[in-house]
Amino acid sequence: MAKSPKISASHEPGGLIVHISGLLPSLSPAEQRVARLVVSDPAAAARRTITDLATAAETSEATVIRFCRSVGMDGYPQLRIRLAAEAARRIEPPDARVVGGDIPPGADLAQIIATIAFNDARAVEETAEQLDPAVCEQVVEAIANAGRIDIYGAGASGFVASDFQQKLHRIGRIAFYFPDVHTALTSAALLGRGDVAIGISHTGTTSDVIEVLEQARTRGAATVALTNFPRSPITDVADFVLTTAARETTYRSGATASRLAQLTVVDCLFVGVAARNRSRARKALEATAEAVQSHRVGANRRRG
Amino acid sequence: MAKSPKISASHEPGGLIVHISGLLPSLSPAEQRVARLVVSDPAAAARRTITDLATAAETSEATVIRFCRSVGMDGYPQLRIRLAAEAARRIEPPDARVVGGDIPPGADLAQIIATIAFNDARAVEETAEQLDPAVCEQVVEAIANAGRIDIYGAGASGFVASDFQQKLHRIGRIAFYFPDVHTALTSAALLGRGDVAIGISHTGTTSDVIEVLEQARTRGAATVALTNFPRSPITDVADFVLTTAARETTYRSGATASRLAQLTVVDCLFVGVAARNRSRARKALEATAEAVQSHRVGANRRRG
DNA sequence: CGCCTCATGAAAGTAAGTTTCATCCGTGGC
DNA sequence: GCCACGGATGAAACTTACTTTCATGAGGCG
Repeated sequence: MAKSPKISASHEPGGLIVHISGLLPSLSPAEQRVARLVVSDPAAAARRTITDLATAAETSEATVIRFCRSVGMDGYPQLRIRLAAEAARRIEPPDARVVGGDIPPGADLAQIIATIAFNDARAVEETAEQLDPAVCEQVVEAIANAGRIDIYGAGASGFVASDFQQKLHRIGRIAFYFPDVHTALTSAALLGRGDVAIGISHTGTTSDVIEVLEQARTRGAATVALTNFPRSPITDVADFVLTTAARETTYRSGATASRLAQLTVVDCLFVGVAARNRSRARKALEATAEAVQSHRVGANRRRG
Repeated sequence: MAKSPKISASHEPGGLIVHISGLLPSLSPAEQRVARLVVSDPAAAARRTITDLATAAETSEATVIRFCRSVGMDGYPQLRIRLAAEAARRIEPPDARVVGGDIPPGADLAQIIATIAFNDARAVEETAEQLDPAVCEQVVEAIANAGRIDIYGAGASGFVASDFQQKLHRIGRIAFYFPDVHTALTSAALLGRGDVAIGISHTGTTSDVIEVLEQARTRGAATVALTNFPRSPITDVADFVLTTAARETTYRSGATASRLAQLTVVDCLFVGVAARNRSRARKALEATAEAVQSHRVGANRRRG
């Protein structure tokens, strides 16, 4: 599978803002300043003239235009009306919950909970919105017909990879996950046409995962990348790119929102694969559920 | 200053389109042509340039400007963005999402994605809503002051337990997770007063986890249960009970929604603990982030 | 050390939006 | 019938906004 045209979920139907935040790291510094202004207050940006916005971002109009092109717009006017539309669509986020923001220092636990839940739920929703069903379909297709499926992920993304592996395994697909790079490389080297390799990396820059995915691609396997950043290095070695839409706050480097987003995507793929053969999948699920039954104690009951 | 309710009838309350239709009869013929175009398809009008619109209405740009002023706008750009916003707002969400329901047999992937995301997001939100901040506070307190923290979970909940362990570890807390029951039991036996044991089980019936938690309790550790069912067996051996609010659909026995809910709770606890000592936690997070830096390849960049 | 690439803003150029003003047309008074 | 009069209208001048081009300088690479 040489230089096949990459299929990526780059259409941004789910939300322009989301789309922009995803592209943010791939923009030049000056463009990033513009992007941040736009993302932080789309409605205000829509009202501004290009000169105004350029001044506010401490840059030139030219850079603003470049930014427009970078995010897929024709020019500033188009960005403007899209922004206005976007801003109108999203209902004003209630009070204390700082969207995508950090937790304020004096926050009490109730506030913390509200903020986290809001952002987490948001990440899930926005991820689903910007997910391209067509690309998912192709990935599902590939997984459903794969001889073997290898799933790679390091650190936090490793949990997701492992989760995916377990899910696929439960419905009878032959899937593997490797916590260790060397084992993963060895496995990737054994892949071939008709197999599928899935690399998960939030940042899209985890060299281990990229390396293994590249190896898999060389061997002829179909490669899938799951990342938050549509222009990150991992996308270079992937035939299919699926993106999440999580914006992490500094304080939550545990990166739960991105994890949830990833799990959601995994779940969609899983259900998609399972739906291909409902009865067989259901039977497999039931069988595995029964297997752990002996490890369960009596069901829920009322308490005295 | 009293609440002087500002009543401005000329502030097109119900919507710009409605407002324009109301004014329509009072407009001059040429302006009416413009108005009709705008009203019949606001979104399209928003996309057009003033010259374009003027031509379509068989009139001059000047008249379009006059029309803008007639309906209370400053000029054409303002009308344009207002129109875009208006158009965006009236788009009804397609809504094939079955609340808490199963995926219909004939569903296409787009539907599947919408349904899953909706339910996942819902689980997160509802979990946060029913979470008791007071209990969380106590748990956070216990974790923050614990000599040692043991986290137990089997199967799917094991991922969450492991995730929690890793999170706490990253901010310098001494936390352990054991994939194996026997090791877990051994560890629990070594717990004592001032230590914390956390058991995670979606169903609340996983005997392994219950058993270990019970052991920990006997040894004097504070025990915490995280489950979806407030009256399940695991709550009998827990000093503190935290519940998730996920309703799984049959077909998704992979149980992603419950996983997401659990992760959200874990995240709340984590942030709560981290917030107790912001600077130290932040420093620890930065240190751990740096540690994996060498495993990242060059940042995102622009593509040709 | 020199070459190259890329990011950037100044300035020139183009298009969009706005104003001005002459014209047109219907109305009503003389 | 003829002539003000006033509103409606579009051509054109004008202004502002947007876009392109290009020179510069920083940073990376051989």
